[in-house]
Amino acid sequence: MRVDELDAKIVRLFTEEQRMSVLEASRILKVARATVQARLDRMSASGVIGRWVPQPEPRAFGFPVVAFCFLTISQDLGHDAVSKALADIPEVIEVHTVSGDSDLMARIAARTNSDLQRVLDVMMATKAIVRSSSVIVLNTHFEGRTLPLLEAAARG
Amino acid sequence: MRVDELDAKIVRLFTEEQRMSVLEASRILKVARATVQARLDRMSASGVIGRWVPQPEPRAFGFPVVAFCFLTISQDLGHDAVSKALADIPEVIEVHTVSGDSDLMARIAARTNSDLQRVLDVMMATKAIVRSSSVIVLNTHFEGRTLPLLEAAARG
DNA sequence: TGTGACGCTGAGCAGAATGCGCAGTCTGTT
DNA sequence: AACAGACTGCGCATTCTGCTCAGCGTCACA
Repeated sequence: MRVDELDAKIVRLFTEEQRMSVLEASRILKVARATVQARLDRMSASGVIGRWVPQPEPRAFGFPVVAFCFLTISQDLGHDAVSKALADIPEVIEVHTVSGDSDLMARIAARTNSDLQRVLDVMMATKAIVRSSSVIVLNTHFEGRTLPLLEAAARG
Repeated sequence: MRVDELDAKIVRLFTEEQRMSVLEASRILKVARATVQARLDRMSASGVIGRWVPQPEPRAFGFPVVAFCFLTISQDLGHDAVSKALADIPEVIEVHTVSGDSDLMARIAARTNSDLQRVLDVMMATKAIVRSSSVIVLNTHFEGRTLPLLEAAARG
């Protein structure tokens, strides 16, 4: 979908002030309320705005450790079957099929470094994974920063 | 913060039905409206609920390509300085300092594979990065799936 | 056993926002 | 010139929110 600057301004408003109402946004942007509604509906329908939900932050409820694991899977199982098996493990936050030496990449949350070891063992116990190698996150500078990209897309 | 099952149910409700109102949630869960309000306030204040905002999805507005880049930085610059430089590039969605062979890991969005090359060139042009190696995402099975972990934490 | 802190409840009320519909206007395209 | 699409400004009934209050059960601690 093509987005314009008004779309980006609307998203920015609702991002910076989560208590924002549609009416208030229309006053700030000096457009009709129906316009803001229509833009939001359009962006939701087209998927430009995906999740607008309370995002639980693992680090805030006891899971401060994050790691990315590169997984090599059993050749007799497909990627989808493996990702379904991984989906049963709550500590697995994110799974991609990737290019390169590994087959899958998973983002893992854990309580401690040794708890991370336990989660890795649980993954290996599914018999779906042949080999894994992990990269531990030492510091997160930023994440989920998609608004600047939306604004860039709106400008050009 | 310690979360209980009611907290998890509240988050699940608002996740599954984004039009959910606090009043409606209190009716479904058969608790007082003030209780739902208090739980939401408590989870927001403690950071368990971080972002509750419209999350732009790059793939929906022209950036379907995702890659993870492992970066080696110039020794004379700190990680923070480099991440600040990267923050000026809208295609950079996420930056972590990581363990292992590389210094930083960045998540990049791009319009096409060759556009990804352009973004990598922009990153190299900052002179902050000595070397980069990329992993391209071929398929995303799921991401941002933190609710199961919250529910696991609520159970015990 | 007494006391207080804490959380949940049910209720009420004024103000605000929402969902919905409608007619008019503007703009770019065919 | 006609048309579709988007924006506007308006109104209305309904719903939700923010705020307050007193009452009640539970738990920890003195």
